[in-house]
Amino acid sequence: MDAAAELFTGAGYAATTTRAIAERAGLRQASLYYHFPAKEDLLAALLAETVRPSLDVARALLKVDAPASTRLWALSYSDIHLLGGGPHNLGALYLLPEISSPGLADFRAERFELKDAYRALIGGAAALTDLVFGLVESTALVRRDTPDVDIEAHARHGADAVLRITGTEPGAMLHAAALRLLKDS
Amino acid sequence: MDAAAELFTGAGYAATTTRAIAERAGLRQASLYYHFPAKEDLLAALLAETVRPSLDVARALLKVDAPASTRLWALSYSDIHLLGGGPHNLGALYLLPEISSPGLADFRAERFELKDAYRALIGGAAALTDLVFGLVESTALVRRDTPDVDIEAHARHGADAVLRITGTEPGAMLHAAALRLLKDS
DNA sequence: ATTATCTATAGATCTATAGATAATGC
DNA sequence: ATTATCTATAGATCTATAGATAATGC
Repeated sequence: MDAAAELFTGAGYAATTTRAIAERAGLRQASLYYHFPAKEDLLAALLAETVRPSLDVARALLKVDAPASTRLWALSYSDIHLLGGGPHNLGALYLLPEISSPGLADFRAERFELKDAYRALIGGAAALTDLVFGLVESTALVRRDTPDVDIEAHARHGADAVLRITGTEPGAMLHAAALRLLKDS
Repeated sequence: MDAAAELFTGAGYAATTTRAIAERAGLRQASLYYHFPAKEDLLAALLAETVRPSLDVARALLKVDAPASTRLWALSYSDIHLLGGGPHNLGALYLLPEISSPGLADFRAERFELKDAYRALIGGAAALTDLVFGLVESTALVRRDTPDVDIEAHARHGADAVLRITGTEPGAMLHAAALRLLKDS
């Protein structure tokens, strides 16, 4: 899966051969099929592994008692870290055209649940939700342009930008409260 | 090229066969090679056709005498329209992993010139530029989620969001001035 | 002579399956 | 008996080229 993450995020799904994945994992091409019934199941597994942690944070933040703006900052900050903070620019998986494939409906459902969490914290405005969610997911584009981007700084600036879009100016108190929420859950 | 735009934006580059493009265009597969030396040149032509109009607007706005915030609103609004307003979600081309291919260096250079225009209007802040540029390019993700999105509304909200990110609250006067700039150039 | 198409195909893959093999566990 | 690998390959493409053909223009 690590090999597949590297290749799918770098070259895309269709352009990555099962042979290339197997080689990087130190296996023969056919041996992949002992672990995954088909190539698409590899992508499905990676997508699930990527969206789950985001969804866990979102569900926890929806239950906690704190101002919506603080929770929105926390969710955005956390998501940008999860999408762009690992060794593999996993956010790039969300940009793949194959995301629309029928076999990946489970992932799409989880991603929409995540988007619904944003919508709830934003207050129901669909247009703002699209912009905010787009900004968070565009992390993958930023990292594609700037592989060495400082993700911690980008996550803070990104979460600040999300709040400004929704009409709140984030201050040091809000930052501290949001980071505390994330640490406690 | 229309057939290729439809298929590349919907299914991606690698997953689209030259046969599918030709069929949709009412040709035989081999006849494509009379018009384009290779499959990649089709993508290169589409990318050039997509980024050029954005770049034309950006260059014009850099020369015009108006407040930077007004020009930034105009550029964002115009780009969102150009990326998402046509029949084919052309912005999705920018999300393709093949963008990194050596053969598409010309496109990447033009896209970076566009990004530089944003940076100039934003005042040189690299972190803000990444966020703003990401927000504009995420138009393709919005339209993938919501094919019937009202692009005019999204462009206005998107350009408003860009200004808020950079610390300016856009009002009716700024909107009017920005739209006038676009009409005059 | 040039333009724009076509048929046919070379040559190179690519995914997935069949069946063998070796190591480990009951 | 189960687990995890391997070799070999079927069957289906896919891109690009070679060379023929018909229509149009000089």
